[in-house]
Amino acid sequence: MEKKLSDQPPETAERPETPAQKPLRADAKRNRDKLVEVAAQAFAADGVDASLEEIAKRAGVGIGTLYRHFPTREHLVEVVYRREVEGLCLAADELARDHRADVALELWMQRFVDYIATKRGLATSLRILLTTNSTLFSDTSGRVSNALRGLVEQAAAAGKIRADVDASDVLHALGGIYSAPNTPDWRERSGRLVKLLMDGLRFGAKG
Amino acid sequence: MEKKLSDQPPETAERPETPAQKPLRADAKRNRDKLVEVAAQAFAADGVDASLEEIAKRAGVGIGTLYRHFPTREHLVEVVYRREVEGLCLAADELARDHRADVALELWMQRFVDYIATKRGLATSLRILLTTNSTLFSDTSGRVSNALRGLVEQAAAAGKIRADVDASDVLHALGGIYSAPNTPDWRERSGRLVKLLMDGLRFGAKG
DNA sequence: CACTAAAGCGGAGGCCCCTCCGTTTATTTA
DNA sequence: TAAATAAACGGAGGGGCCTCCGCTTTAGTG
Repeated sequence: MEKKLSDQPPETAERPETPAQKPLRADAKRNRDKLVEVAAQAFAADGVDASLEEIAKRAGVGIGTLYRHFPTREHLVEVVYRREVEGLCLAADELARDHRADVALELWMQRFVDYIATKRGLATSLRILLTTNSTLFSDTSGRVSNALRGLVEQAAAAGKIRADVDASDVLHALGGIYSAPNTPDWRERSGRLVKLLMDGLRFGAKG
Repeated sequence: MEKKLSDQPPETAERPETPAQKPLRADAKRNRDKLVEVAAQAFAADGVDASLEEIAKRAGVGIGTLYRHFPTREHLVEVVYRREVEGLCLAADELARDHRADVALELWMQRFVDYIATKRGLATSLRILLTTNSTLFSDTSGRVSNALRGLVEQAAAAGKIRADVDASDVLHALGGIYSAPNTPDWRERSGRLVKLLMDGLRFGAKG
């Protein structure tokens, strides 16, 4: 269960998204990226207890390499989680660029469902991380709601959805996804919830 | 680190202090008691990460036996913790019987310092247990403060301490112990705090 | 007592964690 | 391009976790 109190939890972990700091050697960066990639899959599939040795093997590196990059399981979890959030926020911009505003919003919400799904996989570790490392929470929740706000405002401005809602209402509605029971058909249910929500948002739009 | 979500945490753990339920076979009870005893020492000494195999060995049983009695580390921690609380409350009655009221109070507070000390050892696991298993918290904190209330009221009634304090004030003052830094001289400091507090309580008593 | 079913025991075995350090490789310098 | 060197690699090894199941002990019963 829990680890010794003495070891330093990832409080002051390296900010994974500022590539400056110390330009990793090419091979190191390659391995590190591959590890995070594989870990993301593994955590999503098997929960946070996925075997680190297995992850190292699948990434084609030795277990020692994994531990050099990520001294504790929590470090790895944190990096994977931040990457997930990053991806989600990035997707908001991309979708906004490539689709009509309301479609972008809908697609993003579907993506959000995926995000919550992985978050569930990470649940236990995240609960600990979020209480230990308070910046992580404020950081990420702020970013996500910003991304959503952007999409909602664009769609409203374009007249594709009604104008009398704001982002926090939508986020609140999405909360239903979060608290829904963990049944096998959870994903489908959530998909339908998003569609329903979009219908509600489109209803009475001027465009 | 964290365990699978699927396994049943000690939510509905057996109430360790109701010896009914299913009278264990004599040897089983012997082993179980010994395990708890040894575990209490081990957790206090090494923290919750103490080796379960080591505990089993020191209790003179096989690791299988330990796991049969306590399917997870948390089960064992919970039982040890409850036992600690039990002991503390029992001590209140015993001390009250064997000593003058104010002395009993002082001795009990010293004992409370020990209790907090072990609680610190168990800190990480306890934090998880207390959030997971909400009855544990209300249960134990209520019991402890009751025990203290009894002692304070008796001492006040006997005129050995001033009458204008109540138990919750004293508990509040003891809170200083809890939040004091984890330095090596913590125990001595806490001992002095208790003495100081007693002086304060005795000052102006009528007897 | 002697017998027997049920309860309890215990440790081998499989898996995982994490550290340590000799070997390999990317980059820099000449 | 070749040598030098700092960085990175990887896996063996020691230890802990937990399960599984054949063996032992206990508590009844005749």
